[in-house]
Amino acid sequence: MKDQSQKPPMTKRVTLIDVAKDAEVSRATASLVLRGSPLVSKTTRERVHASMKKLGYVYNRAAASLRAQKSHAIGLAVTDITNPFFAELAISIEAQLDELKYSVLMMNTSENLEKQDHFLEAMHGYQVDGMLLCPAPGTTLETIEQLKRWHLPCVLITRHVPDINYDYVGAHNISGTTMAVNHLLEIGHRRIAFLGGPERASARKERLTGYRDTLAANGISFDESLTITSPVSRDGGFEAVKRLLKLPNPPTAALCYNDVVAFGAMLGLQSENRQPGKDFGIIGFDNVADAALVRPALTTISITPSQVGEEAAKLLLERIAEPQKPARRVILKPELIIRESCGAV
Amino acid sequence: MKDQSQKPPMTKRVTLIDVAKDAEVSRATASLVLRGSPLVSKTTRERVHASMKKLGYVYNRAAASLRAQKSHAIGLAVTDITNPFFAELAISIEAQLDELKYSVLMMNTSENLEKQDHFLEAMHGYQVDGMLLCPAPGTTLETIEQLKRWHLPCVLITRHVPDINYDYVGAHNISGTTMAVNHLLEIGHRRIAFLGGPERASARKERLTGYRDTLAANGISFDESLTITSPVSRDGGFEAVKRLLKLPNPPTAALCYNDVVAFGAMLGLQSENRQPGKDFGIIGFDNVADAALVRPALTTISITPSQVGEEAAKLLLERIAEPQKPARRVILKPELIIRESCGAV
DNA sequence: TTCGAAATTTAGATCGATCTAAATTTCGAA
DNA sequence: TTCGAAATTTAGATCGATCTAAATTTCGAA
Repeated sequence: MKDQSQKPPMTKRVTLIDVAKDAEVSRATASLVLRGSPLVSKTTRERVHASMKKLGYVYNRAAASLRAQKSHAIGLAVTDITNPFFAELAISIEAQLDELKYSVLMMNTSENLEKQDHFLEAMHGYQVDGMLLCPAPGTTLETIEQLKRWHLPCVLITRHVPDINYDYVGAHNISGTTMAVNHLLEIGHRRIAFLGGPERASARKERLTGYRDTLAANGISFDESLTITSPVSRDGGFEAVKRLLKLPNPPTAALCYNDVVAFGAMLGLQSENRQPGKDFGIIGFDNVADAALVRPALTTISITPSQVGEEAAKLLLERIAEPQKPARRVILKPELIIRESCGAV
Repeated sequence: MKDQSQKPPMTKRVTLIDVAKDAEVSRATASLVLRGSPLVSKTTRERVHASMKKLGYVYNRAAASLRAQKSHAIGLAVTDITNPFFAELAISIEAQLDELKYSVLMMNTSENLEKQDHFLEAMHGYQVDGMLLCPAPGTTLETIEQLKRWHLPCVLITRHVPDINYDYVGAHNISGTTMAVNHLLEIGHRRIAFLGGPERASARKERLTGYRDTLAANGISFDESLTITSPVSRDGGFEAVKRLLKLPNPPTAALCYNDVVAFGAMLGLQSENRQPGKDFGIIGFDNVADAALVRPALTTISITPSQVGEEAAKLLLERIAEPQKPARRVILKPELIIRESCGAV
């Protein structure tokens, strides 16, 4: 049993100079080996690698970042890591970038603009090579201008910022909610609510547009009282659906901002002795892993998080490679996954 | 509408030298202001702050880390960010350390030793001031010795590493499962399974010990077939409970490795037309937010993630401040939260 | 006014890598 | 053997902050 309190011998950090000395080459050559340069000969490379291993050398990223003005690190800011959509997205992004030897520095902004600004500044301070950002509601042009001034490549994910042409990866939200509403109409619903989400998020606005337009296209007039906002959480959905049920003329189905809100809404219905899929139709958005597992299984609009992650990582790497390329928007086609929560089986 | 492709004016990064010049002080003084040193006079401080703001100065952490040999950053490695327990833990740790102006660099190891080693090395390379690590199963003394050689302070969370006296924050797992088994015995169960989790994780071993010992203390002989491992996921719990039901003499209740596995187990029961809380008792471990929301609500052993996070952050800061202090283990007392999934209401 | 202590500011070295531009070595063709 | 091009290696400057040790300024007491 070893004790942490034992004073370890105060060894100095092993630097590239030590490695170079041991391998009898210059510091410059050792550095080239480190970076896998094809310039050095095979024998030299092997000698240096042997010395690195022998001395227990560890790369000092701070020093390298300082000199090279880049870090081989990518910042990732999501709004809520407890939402499985973002957790799955984060894992996929990490897996992508890991293979290319990028480190991913992840942060949770809790939909908070101040935390987001603070994080962006920290990331710039760490010299990250790029950012993947799901902007908190209220993020403005000014934030984006700041990133440009810093020459910090950035790709927006799942939400964008108004009035700007900027790299973005997200779902085609309008067509998603269009499919959802059409499905609800087909199985006979006429009073359909739009439930939850933060008012200012671009994704919500788009989803709402699809909802309103499809209702209109089917001759159903828009009822303001059927559109309510909520925190993006189960609790949020839980409370929101209860408010809907208290209306004088309550809806018979709800299109939810996303799956997490939909899960909460189903629990809210059950707590009022209503059965989702029988007495009330619920559709989610995202298709997180739990959507298939929950009972009744959730009918939802699928936007595969890993696909969003893949496209976002790809686009960011392109942007890093060519900062002057015109901005690109990658819009992924969503899919309607019919399960049990609408009663359409 | 601005276009990202417009070439921005190639401005050079603003450094402390620029700030110092503008404020008509030395670089050293500007640096002291940056760090909020009480040495500088109020008027100087204000002048420097004004210049920083005017020029849009951003701190270069790479440079600072290099010189100061520390980074004011903390690494956090969890095994699975899609597990709400870890997501909640991560948020609480971030909140704690954010207030003290530490940046948290988070990573997901996916229970993978190689990824974990790679992350630890990267964190050392970033000069993080400390690590919070939930070790992947199979982590050995060697990894810990490495951290010591690097003089990298570290606190283990929720799982520890065998044969070592090292900083650790976790729950008293044995008393947790003891309470759980006692509860199941009280409401009449005699055949109780232990369901799921990775075989080598220390937390699982301890939970299993509490389970076996309590059965023994109550004169119930241990049945090997009632203890099964599984991936730590809903799917894992789903499949595992189905295996249990297929036994010639199946159990009437299961103590699950954690809440996520328990959620899966409940879904598995439902898919076999068994009602958790009526036909079969289920107890979880963790008390994540969903435990109260799911139907039937999950009876579980509560270890509040935010409390674990708080203690872990506190202990790590102590360790950073006094590297030679003897190792400390913080063991949090769990609590039995009785809800519906055991049928005891 | 003078002087010593306290308060404030600073010059120059330094952290550990990479970059640039040039030097040295190797090698094949004549 | 000689020579020029290609391959390989290197010296020295540099990134942008903080550290050390010392210099300068301020200020109150005698």
